[in-house]
Amino acid sequence: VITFNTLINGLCLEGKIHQALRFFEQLVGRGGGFQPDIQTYNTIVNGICKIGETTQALRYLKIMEKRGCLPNVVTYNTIIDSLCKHMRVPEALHLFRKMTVKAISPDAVTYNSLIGGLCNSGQLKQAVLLSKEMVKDGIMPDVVTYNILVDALCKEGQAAEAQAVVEETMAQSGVQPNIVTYNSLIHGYSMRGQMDEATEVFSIMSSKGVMPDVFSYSSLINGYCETKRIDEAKRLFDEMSHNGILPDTITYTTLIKGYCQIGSIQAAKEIFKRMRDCGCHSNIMTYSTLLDGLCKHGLLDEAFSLFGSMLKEGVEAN
RNA sequence: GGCCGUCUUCUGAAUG
Repeated sequence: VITFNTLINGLCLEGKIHQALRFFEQLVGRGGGFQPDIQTYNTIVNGICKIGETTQALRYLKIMEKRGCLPNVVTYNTIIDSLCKHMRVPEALHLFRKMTVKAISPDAVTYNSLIGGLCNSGQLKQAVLLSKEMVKDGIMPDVVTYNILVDALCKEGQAAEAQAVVEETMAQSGVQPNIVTYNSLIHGYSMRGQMDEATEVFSIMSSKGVMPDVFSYSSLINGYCETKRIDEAKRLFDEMSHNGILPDTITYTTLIKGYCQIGSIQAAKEIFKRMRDCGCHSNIMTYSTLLDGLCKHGLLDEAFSLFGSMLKEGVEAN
């Protein structure tokens, strides 16, 4: 069973959900005689959710019951999270109540998904309320819970408040911030152009033994680009490689945009070239960033020629 | 008795 689960999950991870489903049906169908276990079903349900067919995933709850494999907390969590990610929070809350009725206790993952869903639909207040409910329910908020709330505050432009949550509330609860926590703060400050504060968080994390990663650097670089301090951005870009952290597609795209914004199209093109040389793939965002830069500076011929290479590379226009 | 292999939640980039 584990072998098959691993195979099915492998297909799902590669985005080959339909292939995974076919494989699954073959195994279960006549002749297959394979008895899927709860994890097999959960993997399938997750695959279905990831292609946006959450409604079909909901049907699987019934199918599983009929086949004598009762959905567990992971099954519910998977679907609840998918509903939340597709802005169907009311339905998620409904399913949340339903699982309790079926005597399946929600866990931290359940609450975290719902809290995240509320945050993403602009209901931060409700999200905080739910995190208090969670405590009443005997489940302590974990680092993910805090990360969701911290990130939501940051995205609302309240990075300082978010940092206070980290330094006060989290500290009091004995929950250690992790790299995601720090990265959210760095991003929060960077997006407001508060680069001193962002840099401060960057040093705090290092001093606590949480080493900055490609997310940390990309956010900082983005902040410096937005504030037109391209030299600082470039310095960090060089520094990260030195520290053994490879810039990825997003990092390159960020820097390309930075150069475009200050009118250094030539430099932007050089970074784009360097990116290829380093074997880093450009995607639609990279191309549209550079295309935008070229167009805004009247270099339409070059833009069209770049567009042509993009199609040739198999990157689809949107 | 312990450990290892399969499922769910959090962070970065483009145009308008």
